[in-house]
Amino acid sequence: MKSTATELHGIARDVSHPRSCHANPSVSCGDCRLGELCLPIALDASEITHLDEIVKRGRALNKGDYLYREGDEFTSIFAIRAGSFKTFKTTVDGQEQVTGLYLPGEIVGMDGISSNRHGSSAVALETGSFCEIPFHQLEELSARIPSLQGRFFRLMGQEIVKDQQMLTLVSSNAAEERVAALLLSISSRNHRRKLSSTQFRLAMTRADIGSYLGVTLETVSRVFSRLQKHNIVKVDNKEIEVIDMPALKALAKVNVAGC
Amino acid sequence: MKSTATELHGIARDVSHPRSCHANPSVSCGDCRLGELCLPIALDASEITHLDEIVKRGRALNKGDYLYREGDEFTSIFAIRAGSFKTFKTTVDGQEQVTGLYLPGEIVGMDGISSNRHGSSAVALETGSFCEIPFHQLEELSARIPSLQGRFFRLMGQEIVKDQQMLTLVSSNAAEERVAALLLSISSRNHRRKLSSTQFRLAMTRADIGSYLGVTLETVSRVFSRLQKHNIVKVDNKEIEVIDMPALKALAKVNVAGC
DNA sequence: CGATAAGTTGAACTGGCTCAAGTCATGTGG
DNA sequence: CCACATGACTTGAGCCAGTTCAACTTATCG
Repeated sequence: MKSTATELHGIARDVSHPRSCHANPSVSCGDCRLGELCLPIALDASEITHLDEIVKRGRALNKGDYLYREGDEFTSIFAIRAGSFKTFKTTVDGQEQVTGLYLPGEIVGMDGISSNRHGSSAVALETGSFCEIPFHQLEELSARIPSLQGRFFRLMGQEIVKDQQMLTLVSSNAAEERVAALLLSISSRNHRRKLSSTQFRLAMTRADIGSYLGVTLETVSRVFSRLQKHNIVKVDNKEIEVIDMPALKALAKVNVAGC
Repeated sequence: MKSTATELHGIARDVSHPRSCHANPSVSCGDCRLGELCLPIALDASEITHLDEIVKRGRALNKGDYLYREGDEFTSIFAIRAGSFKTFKTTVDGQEQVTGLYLPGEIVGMDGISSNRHGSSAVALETGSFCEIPFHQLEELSARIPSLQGRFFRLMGQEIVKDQQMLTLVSSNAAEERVAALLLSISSRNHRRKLSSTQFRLAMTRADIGSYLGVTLETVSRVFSRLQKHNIVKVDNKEIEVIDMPALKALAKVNVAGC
């Protein structure tokens, strides 16, 4: 099995069908343990082989490295394999406006599909890796594999739902609720990928979080302090630990269920 | 030509190839004058015929009629033929949160694709009509007609871009900028469908606008009054007339280009 | 025509912003 | 490997855009 050769710190959870670490650049879609979150869901083995043939496994990225920049020609979408990424636009007055946070197994870059240009930039928030999927080839393959077409329609639909939830959050809730909802969102997304839903590292800066949530960085900081004082979360710089999940959910009000 | 029989107030702009009024329920996709905005773009005549076969032309709707309700099973997407529609979610505390405004030629209901349930409700803001496109059949047809698949990918991508623009607007701009951006958005969308870009009726109530933009209805009202006082727009209840387009664009700051 | 919903305007209040002054973390060069 | 510089974060104080509450006018529709 080729994937074991360059394996760094993979966890072979099942010897009969080893699934390698998401940081391993040579792992194929069929063996990637993010498969059940990523594009391959609902595909059978032979279909995954076809998908595998068009996926380009990208090199490792460092904090600050770009996946693409606003205005770049759109050619591919990207599946996050490891690390986290933010997307942002630069406003007319030169400010960064954060538009998304992407975790392993999620797909970035769909904002370029309609216009053939990326509408935002995507940058690594920490060391990470990704798979590049040339969109044109994905379209061709989708036309031949109905379940892949369906999967991609659903993936785009999910992005729409996620954006609308974010819009609802930002246009109707107070600062505390927004922060609580963000933490819950990350918590449930981590849960889906079998990571801790109560302890995680939020790689965004306070300024990023503020921009994303439509508040200032000072307000983010104050909210974190307040949540900590009330024993709802423990905040140590970027390390977050949720202490009182029910209280956090009550604060957020919204249902941040799946996504 | 069947479409002339029940024509109500259609404008036959070209006798050799009459394109009927969008309010006419019996018009086929090939003859609909919204064709160049709607799903059929990029399809040839025979492909449009196939599309036509799955499209169900809905009855006329009155103000307040629902296209679908939040939580309903998702089976179709809807193309707006005439009138305008809003989408909204009901929050835990029973408030309506407006998530979208849809004009003729635009597609509503894509938020149900990922989960098979509509994530919001869609309601007519005035008398209108629509085409219903069963999603399952659209998927099947898309797998057979690559250009339709491509068109639908792009349409969904557009919805993603639109939602992200809205998010950016609401999370970073002042009340005045948000209202200005909304007016510009409607203006440019009207322009695309060959309607006046300076005079139009905004069918939403002040409360709807406020909810959509994340401000109170009083603030919306005050902003309208202020814009009127500065001779940027003329506001007569729901009738809006843009007097000073450059000033409005300067106020909005953002580029609301196509959408 | 009268009832009810929609819209306007005013006045007081407040959550989050701005500005400011500091502490703490991170990483680079000597 | 430490020192120091730079960026990230925290906390405080005052201020203001937008909210809330309220009273009123104007539309809409059975």
